[in-house]
Amino acid sequence: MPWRETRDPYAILVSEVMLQQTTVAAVRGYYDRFLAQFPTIADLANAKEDEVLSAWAGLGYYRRARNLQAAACAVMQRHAGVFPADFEEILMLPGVGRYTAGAVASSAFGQSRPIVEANSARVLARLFAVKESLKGGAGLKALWQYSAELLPDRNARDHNYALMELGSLVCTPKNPACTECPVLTYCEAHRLDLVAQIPRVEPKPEKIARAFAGAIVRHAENVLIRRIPAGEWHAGLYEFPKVEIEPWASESKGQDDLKNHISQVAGPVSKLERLSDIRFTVTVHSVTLRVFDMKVSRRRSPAPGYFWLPVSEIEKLPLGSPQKKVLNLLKSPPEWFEVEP
DNA sequence: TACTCGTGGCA
DNA sequence: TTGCCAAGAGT
Repeated sequence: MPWRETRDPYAILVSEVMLQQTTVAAVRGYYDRFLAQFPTIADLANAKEDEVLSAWAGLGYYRRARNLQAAACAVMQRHAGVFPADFEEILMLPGVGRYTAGAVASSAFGQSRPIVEANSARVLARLFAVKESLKGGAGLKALWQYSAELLPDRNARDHNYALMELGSLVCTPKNPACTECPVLTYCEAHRLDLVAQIPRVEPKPEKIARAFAGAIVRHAENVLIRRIPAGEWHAGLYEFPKVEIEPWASESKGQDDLKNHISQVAGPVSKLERLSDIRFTVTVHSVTLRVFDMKVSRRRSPAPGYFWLPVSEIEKLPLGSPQKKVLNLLKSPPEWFEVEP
């Protein structure tokens, strides 16, 4: 992993933020590119937000990207551009919590600071037979306690990496390789035959079905786009216009709602093609996006928040994963249906 | 404390 | 197809 080959606290911070709730495989494709585009903390601090979001597009949890840039700005302002080595100062940076601060302090600066994240949490919970939920409260508090107690006075970097590696490769969520575990003889969960019950899994909230109808709206060589405002999903990114419809709405109802919306926002719809459905999830929502291809006959200046953009420039915008899929639909040539005025 | 915020791979 | 899961933090 490239982020283990450096001691640059900035590069390590970038990797740690990218890895929050994200798999190593997903981060691999972003880390090198991000650092090539923003090699130093000053480069990131001085970049435009859209550039940062574009570099992040597809990784998810986009607040991380904005917080990371805010952290870079904080280092420039509060620490004159020099990454702070003090744990408390690292912890004060935007988007940096207890785990990330500990990871940067131990792996960049070699300080003895404990970490608790998904892998080490599972290892510690089994090692000490923590039966409570690990999501918060007494269970989580115990994990931090154990992590601190196990921490050596030196080589904390290697120790913390090893803890994570053990959880990642041996002490896995399902079917852990206990026979290959180097600390099997210390494992309370194994001794009590509770490995399968620890860590405790909480019931997940039920998924909520939601549906949208969205359109690629064309006029000449331009396409209608909007920047997603704060408070909505994928805030800060860009998207094709859409309306929310009832998940059980009929095909024609959703189409009419969307057509009305487009005609208000951009101009009268003259031609239309039904493309396909894109399904994705946002936290507890499972979403269906019905995609249409539309043409407007007259082009008004669009409603606030919307703008026309040449088709060729869409890929430069920061797009979330669903919108990238919509963009893929655009590549097949349309088969238009005339629309009644 | 509980909820929000994305995505892709895999069983 | 569906659910689970991942190097969490902010509110």
